[in-house]
Amino acid sequence: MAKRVSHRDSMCGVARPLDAIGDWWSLLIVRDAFDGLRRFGEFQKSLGLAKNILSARLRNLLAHGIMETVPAADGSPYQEYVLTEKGRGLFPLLVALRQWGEDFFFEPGEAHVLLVDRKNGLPVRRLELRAQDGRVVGAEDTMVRLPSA
Amino acid sequence: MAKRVSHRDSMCGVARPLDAIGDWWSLLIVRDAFDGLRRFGEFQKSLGLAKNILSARLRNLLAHGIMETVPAADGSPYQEYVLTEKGRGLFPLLVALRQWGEDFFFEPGEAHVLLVDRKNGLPVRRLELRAQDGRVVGAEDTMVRLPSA
DNA sequence: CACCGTGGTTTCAAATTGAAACCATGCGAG
DNA sequence: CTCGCATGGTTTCAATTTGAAACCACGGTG
Repeated sequence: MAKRVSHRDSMCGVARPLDAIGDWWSLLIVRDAFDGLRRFGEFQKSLGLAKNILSARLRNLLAHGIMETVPAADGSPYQEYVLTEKGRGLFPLLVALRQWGEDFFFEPGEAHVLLVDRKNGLPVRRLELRAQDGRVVGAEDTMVRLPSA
Repeated sequence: MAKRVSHRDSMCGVARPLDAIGDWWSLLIVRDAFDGLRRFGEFQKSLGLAKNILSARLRNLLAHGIMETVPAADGSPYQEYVLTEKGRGLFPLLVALRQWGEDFFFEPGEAHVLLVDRKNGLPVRRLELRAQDGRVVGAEDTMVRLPSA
């Protein structure tokens, strides 16, 4: 699972997280976890994937500290899978993915779920990247740089 | 490539884009494209992946309208691969991924590249999701809802 | 005790991946 | 013209991964 290494020795800041998530199934599991799913069976029913695959993905998410098992919530003798701090850190990424999907994968007028503010039910704003001075910046306004100083 | 369908008939707003990107290699290609790479050989050298795989991924990105080929920039008789509008729409996602990586995949003090403002070289801010009223909201402050009205 | 729900692991065929060899095309030099 | 070579792929084939289905374990419950 951890093989893809850019030809330059250490993996860059984008490749390293990608390697940790593993594959798209993992991200869908994380999304379901944000939606409150916790049990093996819940994930399996929601995603409709084979149990062995789900098992492997959960193992990988545990190994990378993205999820963790907690002993039980109700009395049942099973464990539950919940997001760690690191896992919850994926929220902006999921939002970015969802907003990209809204922009380019639905016909105008086609119904799709919205991410809304719990407080008042209004849709959230779009993610915007801002510079230190508050300007909204796009890809063409930025570059990557070594830490330098 | 387009097989993963959540057991409910139509793919949700997260799964559909995931399916389009295909796999992590595709996202790394897109990142390199943001960095200005355009030629088959440039991508191959940068990513160090097999040529057949790169070929397949580029085909997939073209098929999904994330990249397109343009006849040539310099005089060379080859084509170049550039991001479409849809492809450029992935910028926030890449930023989210990079920031997550910065947060959880580097030892404090470990050197890593920074995304900086071209204008003044200062690092960009963190992505923040805001509600209509401007409050910064996290996962626990939001929910998904059908379009309803 | 038999039986069921939950949460997995094992088995095995099919699909995908990836390294390496091969092919095609358009130059530029001799 | 022809040779060599750089670029941009495709083909081939072994190895890995995927995924469906069968199986297993274990704790209640009747």
